[in-house]
Amino acid sequence: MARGKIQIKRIENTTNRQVTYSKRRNGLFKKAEELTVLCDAKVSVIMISSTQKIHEYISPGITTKQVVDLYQKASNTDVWSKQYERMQETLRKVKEKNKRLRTEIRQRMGECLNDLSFEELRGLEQDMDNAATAIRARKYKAIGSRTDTLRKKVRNVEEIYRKLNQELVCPQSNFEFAREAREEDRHYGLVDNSGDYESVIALGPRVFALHLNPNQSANMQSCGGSDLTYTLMSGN
Amino acid sequence: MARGKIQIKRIENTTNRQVTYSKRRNGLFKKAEELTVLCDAKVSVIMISSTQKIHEYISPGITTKQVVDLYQKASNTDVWSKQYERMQETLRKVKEKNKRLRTEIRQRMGECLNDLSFEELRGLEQDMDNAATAIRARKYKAIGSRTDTLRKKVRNVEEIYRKLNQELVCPQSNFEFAREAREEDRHYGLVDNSGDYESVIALGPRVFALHLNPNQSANMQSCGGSDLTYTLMSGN
DNA sequence: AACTATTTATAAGA
DNA sequence: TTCTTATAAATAGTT
Repeated sequence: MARGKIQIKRIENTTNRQVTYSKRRNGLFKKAEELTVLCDAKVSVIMISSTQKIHEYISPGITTKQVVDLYQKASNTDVWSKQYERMQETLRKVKEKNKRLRTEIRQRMGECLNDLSFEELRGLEQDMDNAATAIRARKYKAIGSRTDTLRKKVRNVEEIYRKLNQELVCPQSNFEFAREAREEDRHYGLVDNSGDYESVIALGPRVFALHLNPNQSANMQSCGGSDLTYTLMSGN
Repeated sequence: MARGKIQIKRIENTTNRQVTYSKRRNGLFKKAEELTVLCDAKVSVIMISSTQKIHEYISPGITTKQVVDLYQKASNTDVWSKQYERMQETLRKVKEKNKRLRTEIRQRMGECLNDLSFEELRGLEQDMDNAATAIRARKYKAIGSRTDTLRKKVRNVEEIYRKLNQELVCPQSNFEFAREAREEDRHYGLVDNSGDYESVIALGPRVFALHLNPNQSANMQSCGGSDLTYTLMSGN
């Protein structure tokens, strides 16, 4: 536009093209800025040169994201907002499913039963009974292994007591005993709560009263077999 | 830039501002197009006027989405992908919660109990018992209202039978009866399954055996009070 | 990057 | 809005 008119077509000379790009880019950004100020508009310009460099102008007081979001909202032919919407829809559905699952759990806890039909109630009751049976069985198994462990602990403590007693009578008893005992303790998880030794031993050499879960008995009124307080007699 | 120099500051006159916006917008788009052609560049211009109208220029051979994607990739200080990521994180969390809820339901159905501690099993069993109690109570209430309805149906059918019988003996019986009966039928939902009339009446005028849910008895082995077969004697 | 002849954009008016 | 036109601004080619 100066020193001679030019054709608006690709500039083949690379250097020339890059110089023109630089000059006109500045010109465009200046125009964008003027438009912003004069007309109280918001302008976003993003430019990618033939060498893949990216330059940007954005009006003060707004972000490119905001401009593009607004642009998207305005133009519905947009793959992108579609994807965004799809994602929001997915989120909505998953949340909805979540809500239904919570309701189901509440129903399985005996709440919110009013909306259920007689048949649904019957199925639920059936589920409860089956589940209770399974849970009870599993609980007994748990009691079993816990009892076994405790029995072993008891036996171990008894052994300790026996050896201590023996040592009291004949002090030349071998000192290997100490290491063995510690190892067994570790095995049964006794090392950290050594208070157990004392409380158990305090009852005497042959009787060990182990009260499982002292706060349990209060909530066990329903099905026989749950309300258990164990008193273990040492097996030896 | 013509007929007098102007200050680059907001044009206060609205009309003037809009005219200038329109002119300069075209100028900017023209410059963008020239830059695109001359320099083999890609340009995206998005413009929001002070009246919130949106205008756009995009170089041929590319989409605004692509330009913005490239822009984003280039600028790591990107609020947008952050937002996207946050949304994906939310989705992930909700799905995770969903999974946990499903597990809880399975546990409440007596499955997947192996990971539970003894205490958890005890709590679960307690829940089962409480829930079963609540469900059972609700079921009985449902049975109650169902029974009431059936009792009323029975009484209605009985009445029909009685009147038919009476009519058989003295045919001059008033024909108001038919309308009344139809109305009562509608009230108790009898109109659609008129088969009931026959099966019930076939048993005779005073005894009505109503077997609720014939496939129920099979799955009722656990808690007394569930395995019920009702034989209703007509109340009249 | 600076210069400048010339083209282009556009402010104001119609 | 569009056209006109005087003039400001942009810039192609040169240094």
